[in-house]
Amino acid sequence: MQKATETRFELQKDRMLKAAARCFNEKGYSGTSLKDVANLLGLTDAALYYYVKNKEELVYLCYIRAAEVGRDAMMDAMASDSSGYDKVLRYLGNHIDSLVGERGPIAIMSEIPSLEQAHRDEILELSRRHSTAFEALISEGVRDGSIAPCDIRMTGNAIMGSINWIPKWFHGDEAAAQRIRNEFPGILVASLQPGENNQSAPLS
Amino acid sequence: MQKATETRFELQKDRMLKAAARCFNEKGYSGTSLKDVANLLGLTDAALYYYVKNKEELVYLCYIRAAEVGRDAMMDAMASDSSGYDKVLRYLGNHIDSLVGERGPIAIMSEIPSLEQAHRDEILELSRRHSTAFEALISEGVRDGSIAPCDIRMTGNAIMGSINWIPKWFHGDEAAAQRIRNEFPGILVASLQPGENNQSAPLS
DNA sequence: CAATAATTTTAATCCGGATTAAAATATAGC
DNA sequence: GCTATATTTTAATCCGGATTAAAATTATTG
Repeated sequence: MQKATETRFELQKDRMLKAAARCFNEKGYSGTSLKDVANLLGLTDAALYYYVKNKEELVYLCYIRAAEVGRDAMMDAMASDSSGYDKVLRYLGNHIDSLVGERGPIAIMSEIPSLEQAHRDEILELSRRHSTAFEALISEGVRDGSIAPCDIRMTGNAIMGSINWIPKWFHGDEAAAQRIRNEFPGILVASLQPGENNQSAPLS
Repeated sequence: MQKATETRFELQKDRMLKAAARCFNEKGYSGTSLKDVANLLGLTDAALYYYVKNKEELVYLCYIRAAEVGRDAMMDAMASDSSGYDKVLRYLGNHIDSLVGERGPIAIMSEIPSLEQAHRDEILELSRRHSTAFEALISEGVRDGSIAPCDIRMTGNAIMGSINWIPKWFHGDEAAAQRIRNEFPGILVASLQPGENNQSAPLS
């Protein structure tokens, strides 16, 4: 097989996707030209077309990559033999590790409409599944008593929003990465802890 | 004075900014053409130039508007005579009300790099001040004992990220708006409550 | 109603960045 | 070192959307 050749190609492509993710996170889709991405790699804009059909596909692949990171974090958490609360905590730790660690930067899914229909459908489906899986973890915690009863959809949205926003302000310095790893998971699960006054205001 | 005339102009301009904010939140800066914004208003793209110098200024004004909303929410909270914790809660309620209520949609500041230098500096400064003010509220709470000691920067980032992400998934239906208003503030302040096991893992 | 100002449209032009094709260079296997 | 293949660059072209100017329409005022 053509292992060596494919490996080299794949490695470069992966570098490209990371560079693109960084650009997209910093400048948005339209704000980044292919030249910007190419510059980070020491290449010419036209060179990128060797790896990818067009700019749209570049975004698409960034989002595929982002979805994989989320999926891996989720899989590991789901497989763990522990309470719902602990699974949530584990998932958050995993995901955050990826975001601020060597797998990063990872594109936040912020430009779905720039995808062509088929790609958009696929990415939205992946995203939907991921949200559903996360909500299932929370539900599990509520059932086993490790998480206080709550509006699961809203709680999930709140936590995921916090995570999704990280790449907006984190730009790769190791000190911040360490603080995020240490602090964020704990902060995010605080709203889940049972036996407390977490209940929100009654419907007015 | 030209009150009447200015009022009409200002009203139209405000409608335009809301339409633009909605488009930018949904499709991103580059994803939305001036035609998209104009269509929402029943106008032609060229008509927008009567209100604004160019597309960049449109984004800039959206961000100014977003900053005002944040400032108003903050001012009100700061002025209240209560604990730091209650001020934070109040600020969050105010801000969320604006986001999902009649003042919205409000552009999330997601395309800073597309601003020209002077505008970018101004918006970043406003944003910085706002973050600082928010962190000050948390600090105040820690001092008066209404908030558990925590990494203030990280906690602030976590909460603000959650809020900033709301416009990504909320698109104006009243049922969701009500749930957000009811649930979100409580969820977000959960990490602040003292007398609990909120402390994150020790430095490993 | 006439006249002036305000607002919008029509019909271009303009421009940057995406895309392409062909040429040039680098790399790997023999 | 030679040949075939992989990778990158050069040098265009192309195109959509931003922008502009002038004309048309609508509102306002006396």
